[in-house]
Amino acid sequence: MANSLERRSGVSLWRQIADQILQSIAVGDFAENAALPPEVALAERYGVNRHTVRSAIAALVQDGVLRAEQGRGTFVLSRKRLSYPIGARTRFSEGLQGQASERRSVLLESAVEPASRRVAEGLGLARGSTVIRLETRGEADGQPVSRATGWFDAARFAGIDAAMAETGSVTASFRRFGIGDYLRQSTVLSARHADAADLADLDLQPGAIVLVTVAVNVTPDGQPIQFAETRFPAERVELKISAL
Amino acid sequence: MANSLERRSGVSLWRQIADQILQSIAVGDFAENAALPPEVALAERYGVNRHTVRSAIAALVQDGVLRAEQGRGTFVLSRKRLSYPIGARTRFSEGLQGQASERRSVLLESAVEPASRRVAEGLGLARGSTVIRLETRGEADGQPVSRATGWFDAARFAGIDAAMAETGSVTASFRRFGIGDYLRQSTVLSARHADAADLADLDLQPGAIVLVTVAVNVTPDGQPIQFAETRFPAERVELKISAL
DNA sequence: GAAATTTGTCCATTGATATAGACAATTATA
DNA sequence: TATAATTGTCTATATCAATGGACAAATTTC
Repeated sequence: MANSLERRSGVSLWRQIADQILQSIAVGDFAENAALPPEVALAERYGVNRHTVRSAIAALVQDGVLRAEQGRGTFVLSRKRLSYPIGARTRFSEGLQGQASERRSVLLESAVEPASRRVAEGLGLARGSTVIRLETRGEADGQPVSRATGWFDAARFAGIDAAMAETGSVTASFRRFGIGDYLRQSTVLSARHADAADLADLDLQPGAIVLVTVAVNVTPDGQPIQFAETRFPAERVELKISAL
Repeated sequence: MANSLERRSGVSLWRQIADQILQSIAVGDFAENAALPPEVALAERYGVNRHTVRSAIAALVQDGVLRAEQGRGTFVLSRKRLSYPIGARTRFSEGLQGQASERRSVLLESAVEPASRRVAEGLGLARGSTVIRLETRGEADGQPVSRATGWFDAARFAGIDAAMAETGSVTASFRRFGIGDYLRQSTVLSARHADAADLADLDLQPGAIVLVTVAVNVTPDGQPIQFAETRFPAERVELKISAL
């Protein structure tokens, strides 16, 4: 199971090693609060120079995942990844219950704009219809765990931006428009490297991976009410697809 | 929407640009069969030297995504990503119907071994029970699109390796053991950089990203019968979480 | 207190990455 | 046919990434 590395790949060895250490922590190979194997041992395991391992560790220390103590060793700080549920009734705040003591959704920005083709199709609107775009960030225990862009039909949901700003909850905002329940119709999932915006929004180190979901929420009778793209930091979040 | 880049990130600029070009193709910003913007324009857009863009393009040409023609331009070859459905009745071959003319599942390796803690928990077996492990690769139109490791209770499914080798289908193999229908109980999703094994198995370029699902299949009355980890190349596959 | 273990800091060298500029080769266009 | 646009190749230089070695500093162990 000792995953090997790829040279001249465009991804530096120290970053690949940092990724593998993160993976080992997530899987449980490196236990929380325990010491990592010493640098020389890791260097041998990965078949690289000790300095290269040190670069990987330095990045993870910078990232708050590890703590190095001279003479003693290097220790695992990080908690496990959050498991974010995806199902018919996916809601941000409920999903993380029990996994994080404090969680909230912050409205970063809102705008009114014409719908792109993609958004119009998702919401079942005519191309060029006016939509409201909301940019939000989800946080759990003060750490960003999601970054969403949501679109709503401006004709039907005028003022939803204010409602979101006030309540901080999509569910609560929908309630003001007479929508007591809604369902997730579809979710399409992909993954890519974080771009500069992701890095800033999610407080990630360069080179990180983000999970991307594109989803449509509908009323119980099937009317699309929200089209959303959400980015999750793969190192902090996994998605649990629950029975729908 | 011009995503910027991160320097000294451990991920080289040419690879970040290659990723973004792939993304642009997938999203439809760069249409199929159309010419990419010229190298100088791309260099300006990304704020890098023309040679850096050329490195990115060279990698994608090598990868069969682009074709460069001197004097004419650089053209998009690649088809869209496959959309792989995940739902209660996820089956490999059915899911890709209509998206690929030829699809199959190849048995790479099988083994009988004691269950790890993770596998035993997933299958509801005692720690150390004997399980059969099957390593398979899914292919669509000759290109690898998935790489799965599946575990089965050896006591109940003795000989399933032979059945898989013969039929090439999990569904057909289950039928031989009297299981006409089965459901997906849970799916946990994450993403990471491809390791050396992924690169070889999925025919990827170093630095690629893989989507990872960990799933449990159960009989209609809820008995776990299969525990599986599947890796998908994120550049070729997206996962569509479907309603049931 | 001495020895062993482990992280931290130097120096030097090599190869990959990125920038810069110039010009050749090929194709499309006026 | 000349000109422009575009990809291909070459040289040179600076920085990052990775290796190798030596030794210092802090901690634990004997």
